Amino acid sequence: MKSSSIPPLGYALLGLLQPRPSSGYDLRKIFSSTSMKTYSDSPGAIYPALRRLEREGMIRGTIEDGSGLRRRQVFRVTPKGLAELKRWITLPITRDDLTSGLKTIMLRFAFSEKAVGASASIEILKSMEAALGPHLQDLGEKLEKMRPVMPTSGRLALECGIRSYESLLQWARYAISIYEK
Amino acid sequence: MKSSSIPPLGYALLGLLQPRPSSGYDLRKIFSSTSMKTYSDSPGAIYPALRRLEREGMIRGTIEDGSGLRRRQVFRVTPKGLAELKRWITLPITRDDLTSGLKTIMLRFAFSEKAVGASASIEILKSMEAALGPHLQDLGEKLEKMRPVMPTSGRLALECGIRSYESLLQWARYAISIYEK
DNA sequence: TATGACATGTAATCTGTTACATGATTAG
DNA sequence: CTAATCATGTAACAGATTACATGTCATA
Repeated sequence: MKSSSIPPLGYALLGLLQPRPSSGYDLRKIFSSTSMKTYSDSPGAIYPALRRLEREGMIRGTIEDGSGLRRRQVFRVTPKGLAELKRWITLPITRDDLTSGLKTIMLRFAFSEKAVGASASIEILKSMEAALGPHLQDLGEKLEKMRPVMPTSGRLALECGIRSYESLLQWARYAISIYEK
Repeated sequence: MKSSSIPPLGYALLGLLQPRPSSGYDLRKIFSSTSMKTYSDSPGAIYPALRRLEREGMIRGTIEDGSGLRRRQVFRVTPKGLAELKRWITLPITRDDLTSGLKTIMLRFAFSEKAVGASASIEILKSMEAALGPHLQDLGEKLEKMRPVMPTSGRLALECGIRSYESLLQWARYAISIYEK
């Protein structure tokens, strides 16, 4: 019981399975046809990940019987899996979440409404807003401090980061306004 | 000679070593003190990566002699390593580069000026600008198509992506104007 | 002489990638 | 009958994380 930490791909699978039980093949198609292909669309990643989730009791696969088709295993999220998905989605947003790529945060947000409810989506947005303030502050200070010693391209790269966080902040506020309407 | 593909961490190391030969310890400090910590700041990643680069002839480590200090291996980029770094930096930007996270592109850009020259930085920016146009077009169309079937949080997540690419495009244009001044 | 910072590394484990293998069903 | 598509998997390998191990130097 020491290895209960689920990798990103695992959460992506859980989140997709929660509203709509699917086969590994279905999931692969979703990954490769959307911007979620960053979470690997290769069978060598998806099928083992599904088996791990099943072993941990997060999902359960049942072989679809009858229906002329070939064996096709459909996975469903178990109560335990749903609880874990909710726990992950409702985690507060930390500074680390911001620096270690926004993909994970956006994935949590994208799943939040169906898996937990609109209140959780708003919570994520407010938590993001709260974390972004000090983070932007820091980046601004770092820019000023490094400005003299950095080459132009390095400085511009930092400015790009700052802009992207600013745009994220604006989006978060816009999204909050949508939900509160 | 089939295994010459260098992972992101390897390029990050190459790019840092190119202007300033450093030890593994120095590199670790740079990673953990800057936003580059996304490329792992753990010794279990950095030291093996350095040895791989050395084995492939991209860098060469020399033990710093004398100077009271303890053995301290300083790595330098070899001509072969510099050539590979330049090749990687000057690769054209594809749509895939945009979807698979912008970290890699920004890393290439950040290193471009010192490793190749300002003309390469401009090339990257123009290449980005060119790739962003059709990509934004596609995302906009996908948004319209999916709008009716997506939950609010899913739609907002997509809008967040679109905004971030728009902000990137604005930044790229701003950066070009800086360079051409 | 004990502590902590410097500096480098190894081992176990986990996960993802690539490439290949398998078998059933459907279309031509 | 053959090829393509559906659907599921395996095996070999590379790379990252975590946690631990080692040894040096300064200083208190």
